[in-house]
Amino acid sequence: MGITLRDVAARADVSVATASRALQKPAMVSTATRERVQQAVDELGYSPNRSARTLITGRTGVLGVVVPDLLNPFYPALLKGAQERARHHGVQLLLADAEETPEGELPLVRTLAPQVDGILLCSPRMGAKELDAAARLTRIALVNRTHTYLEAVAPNALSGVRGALRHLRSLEHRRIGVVGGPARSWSEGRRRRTIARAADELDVEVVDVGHFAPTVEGGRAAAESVLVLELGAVLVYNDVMAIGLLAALRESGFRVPQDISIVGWDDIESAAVTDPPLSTIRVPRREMGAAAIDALVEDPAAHQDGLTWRFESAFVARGSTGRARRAGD
Amino acid sequence: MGITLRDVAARADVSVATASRALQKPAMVSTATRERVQQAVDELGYSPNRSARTLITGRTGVLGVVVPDLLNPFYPALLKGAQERARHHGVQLLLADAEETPEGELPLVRTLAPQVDGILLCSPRMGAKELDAAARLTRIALVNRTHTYLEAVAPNALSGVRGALRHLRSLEHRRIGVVGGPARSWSEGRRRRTIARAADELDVEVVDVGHFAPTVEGGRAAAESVLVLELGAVLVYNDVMAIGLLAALRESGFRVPQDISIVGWDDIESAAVTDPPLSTIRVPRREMGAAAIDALVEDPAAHQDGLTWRFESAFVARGSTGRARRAGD
DNA sequence: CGCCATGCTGCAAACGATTGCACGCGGACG
DNA sequence: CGTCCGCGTGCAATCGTTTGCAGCATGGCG
Repeated sequence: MGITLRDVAARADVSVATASRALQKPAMVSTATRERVQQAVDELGYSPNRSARTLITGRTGVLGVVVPDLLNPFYPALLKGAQERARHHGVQLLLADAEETPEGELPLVRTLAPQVDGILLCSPRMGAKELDAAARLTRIALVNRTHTYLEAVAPNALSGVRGALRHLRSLEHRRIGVVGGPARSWSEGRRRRTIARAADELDVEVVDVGHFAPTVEGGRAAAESVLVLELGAVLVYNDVMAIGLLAALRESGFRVPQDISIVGWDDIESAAVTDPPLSTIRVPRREMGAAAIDALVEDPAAHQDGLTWRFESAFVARGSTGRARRAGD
Repeated sequence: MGITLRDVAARADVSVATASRALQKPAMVSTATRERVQQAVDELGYSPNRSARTLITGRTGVLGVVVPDLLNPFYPALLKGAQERARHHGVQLLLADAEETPEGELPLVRTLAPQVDGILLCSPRMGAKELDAAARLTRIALVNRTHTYLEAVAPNALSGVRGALRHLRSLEHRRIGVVGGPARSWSEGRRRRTIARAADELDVEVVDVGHFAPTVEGGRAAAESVLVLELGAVLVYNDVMAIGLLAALRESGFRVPQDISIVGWDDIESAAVTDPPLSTIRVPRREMGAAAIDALVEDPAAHQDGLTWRFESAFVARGSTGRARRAGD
């Protein structure tokens, strides 16, 4: 790793300054010089020391990504999209797991901020005040969340919910249970409102099943309420919970979709391979990850308005939804 | 971000050198000075500019992690473990996805190398020559793979395989199909050998079902051969494939475990929530990720011998394995 | 033929931290 | 009381790159 610009300059018989310019601002040097420098670079296998450049320019060429929990199956696809896009932009990704502690998020941003050009906050649990603080430290983009002046990438749930409800209605369901996620979660609130709106449009009744942990266990826990309420169809906060619910219902001797129809949310990978495969509302996670990186890389001039990028979600009909046992259920 | 060591030094009324020492080598300064500097740091909210330090010391405080595919459910848990450990060591993680292209791995290492203190290569597809080249660029640790002089973290498959075969034998299975992964994969070879050895010990017959893609589709594709060979029990290269196989068998009207027993491998999260839940050989991915980071952070003096850290795998009995229809199947 | 604009190039000063070296001061010891 | 030792501190060089400024040609134009 000992080859510096000095060496290159010496070999090309120019000054360090010229060598630097030949590489950074090719237009500023003559063609002949540029070629000589380039040749020296190739021969020596020179690669610039990023820290030195960063020290001057203040840009690190690295973006941070904070996810609440790497084990949450929602994030891998998002990371994949982000990573592809980052590579495309010639930028690296610094990964951090907030370990589901909302109080931990801001400190995390604090340590990350000096080392990156911007941070992607995925479904941050932190409050508005903390977001403000974060934004003061570095450029921020949000996923699955909006905040007045910050750039954000979020799904447009309406299309998907509409599709799901329409589908259920066509199967004679009129009374649809909603299994909620954590009560205080930002997306829970949003999703509820969207469901209410779509249900209103489509004239179906929404029954609140309650709030549950966004885990397989949480889904299992919802089973009892679902049965007590004698629901024929439920829309679940996310696929992981839907999978838990599916398992619990099966264990209680209920058949899906013959007895109960289940619609999940997110379309995580395993939703397609459950038995029956899960009907769900697909959220384009990969595209969202990619868009978020674009937002961070782009000229901060557009930062002004704090654009929100909306991604259409769509209902995906699979095997977990079927005709209501009693019409109107 | 404008606060430099200079400012701190000025406020504490010491030289920059002393300020630096107060923070880096506390033993070198008097208690009074150290406290004054610390106070200045706190009041100003100073945080050191890493690039400047890196420029001098050559250490970036960042480790690279290269995974073949972020969407492969094997890796999230591994990343989680790595990330936890990295944070514990005060080190950051640079994430890179090789996008399943073996030729892409070395270039990736090349771009990563100058920016990191070491790289974690997860299940690298590259050959021995490329690994040598990589090792020349930076410190390397391997996961799921060994290479003479490199530090590596790999599962000890024997215990798990032994458990699985013993379990199957206790259910009267004597003839066990092995659904293989990609023929040229390093771990495929290893797993095959381990299976052969354990089968030998336990006196069960191993039937080769062939090689398939390590995906749900690959697992589905294996179904036909499994049926043709009239197998009563199969051990599958990984859980993802096992899930595919499970689905395909079900669709063909076969019941698991009544007709066929299936054992997966890895114990990914979704293995526990299939129907029936998948019996599998657990690989401690999180611990492996953590150990790999430890290996990279530790004093490179131990680098000499290229230690391999073995992690015990263990068979996990769930619902996909049952008594053989005909004893000896 | 002279002047000026223009295009390349080099000098040298940054950037913010770390670290070898030297200096001064005090106490301990002879 | 003199010498020496050692601790704590500051000076200044250094890491590798970028960049403002100035200098030097060269070529075009009047």
